Amino acid sequence: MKAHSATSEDAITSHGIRLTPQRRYVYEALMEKRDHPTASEVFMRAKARMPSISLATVYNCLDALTESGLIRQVYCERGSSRYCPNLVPHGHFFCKTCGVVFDVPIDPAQEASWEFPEGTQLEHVEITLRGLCPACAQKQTTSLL
Amino acid sequence: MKAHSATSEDAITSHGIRLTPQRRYVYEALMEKRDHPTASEVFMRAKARMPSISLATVYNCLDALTESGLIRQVYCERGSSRYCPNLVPHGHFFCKTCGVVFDVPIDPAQEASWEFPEGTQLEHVEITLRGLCPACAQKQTTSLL
DNA sequence: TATGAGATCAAGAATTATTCTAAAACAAAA
DNA sequence: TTTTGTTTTAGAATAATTCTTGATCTCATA
Repeated sequence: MKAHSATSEDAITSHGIRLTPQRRYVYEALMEKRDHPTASEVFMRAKARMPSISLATVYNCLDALTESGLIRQVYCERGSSRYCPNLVPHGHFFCKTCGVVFDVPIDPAQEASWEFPEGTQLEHVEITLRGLCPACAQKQTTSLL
Repeated sequence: MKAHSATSEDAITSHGIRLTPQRRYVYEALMEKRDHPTASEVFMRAKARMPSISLATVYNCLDALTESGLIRQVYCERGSSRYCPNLVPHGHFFCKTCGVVFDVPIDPAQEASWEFPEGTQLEHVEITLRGLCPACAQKQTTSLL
C-alpha cells in the first residue's frame, strides 16, 4: 500500500516547487474529494493523515501550491477563501444559502475576449456565479406555498 | 448648498430601503470617487462628512445597499471585500502587485451563456481578472533589465 | 558522507476584517 | 401618542489569516 500516489509527487515536482511530505498531504487532501474546501477543512483532512501538521503549514503549503499554479484559490464569499485542484478553465457556482460550490464549464473562447488597457498582463480569470443551488431553490419555492 | 444630491436620495428610496442620513453618506462616499474602496475606506470617507458614524453602521449600510441591489460587493483578494457602485454589467481587473481595481467591460451576451444544473437560480455573475496593471507590468519588466 | 545556505515547518502570538450584542434613538403606522 | 419594528452606536467577540522565531530539513557541493 502506497502512502502517496506517484502522480501527486510528480505534479508537485513538475511545478517547480520542492516536494515535502506536508505539501503532498495538503495536495492530496484537495485531490481526494474534488470539492472546494476552505483552509481549515484542508487542515482537518491533512491532519487525519499527518497528525503533526499545523494550520500555519497548511496555509504555507496552499500558498506554495497556488503560487506554483498547481491549485487555484477562489474567493466566493466574505470570509474564508477556498481551494480548487481543477486546472481546466472553469467557473464556480456558489449557493448563497447553503454555501455549496460547484464547477461550471466555460467556453474557453470567452477567456480571450476581454478588453482592457494596453500593457496589462492578464494572469488568470475567475468567474463566480452566485445564486441558489437546485436544492435550495426548491426549498425556497415550496416554503412559499 | 445641498448636503446631498437628490439623485442619491432617489436611488436609495427607489430601491425599497429606508432612507437614512448614514445610508446617504455611505452611498455618496462610494459615488464620489468611482473606485472600489474597502469597508474601512468607505468608513473614512463617510466619517469625514459625518464624524459620528461608526464602522459597524458602515457595514450595516453597505450590506443594506448591497442587498437592495444598489451597489455591488466584490471579492478580489483574500482579506477585505470591496464595493462598487457601477451597476452596468462589468468585470474587474485586480492588480496583484499594487492592488488597484478597475472596471472591465463585458459582452452582455456572455452572461447568458453559462451552463449549469437544471433548477439552479442564478442571481449574478462576478468576473475577476487578475494580473499586473500596466504600471506594475512596466516596472517589473524594467527591473529585470 | 559531512557541511553550509536557504527553504520549510511548528507553535503560538498578533493582526485584520467582520459580526454580534445590547441599549438607545428613530420612523412609520395605528 | 403609543406601538412596533428598524437602525444606529460602541464595544466585545469571533474568525481567518499572517507574522515571528527557533528548529528542522533538503540540496548542492566539498
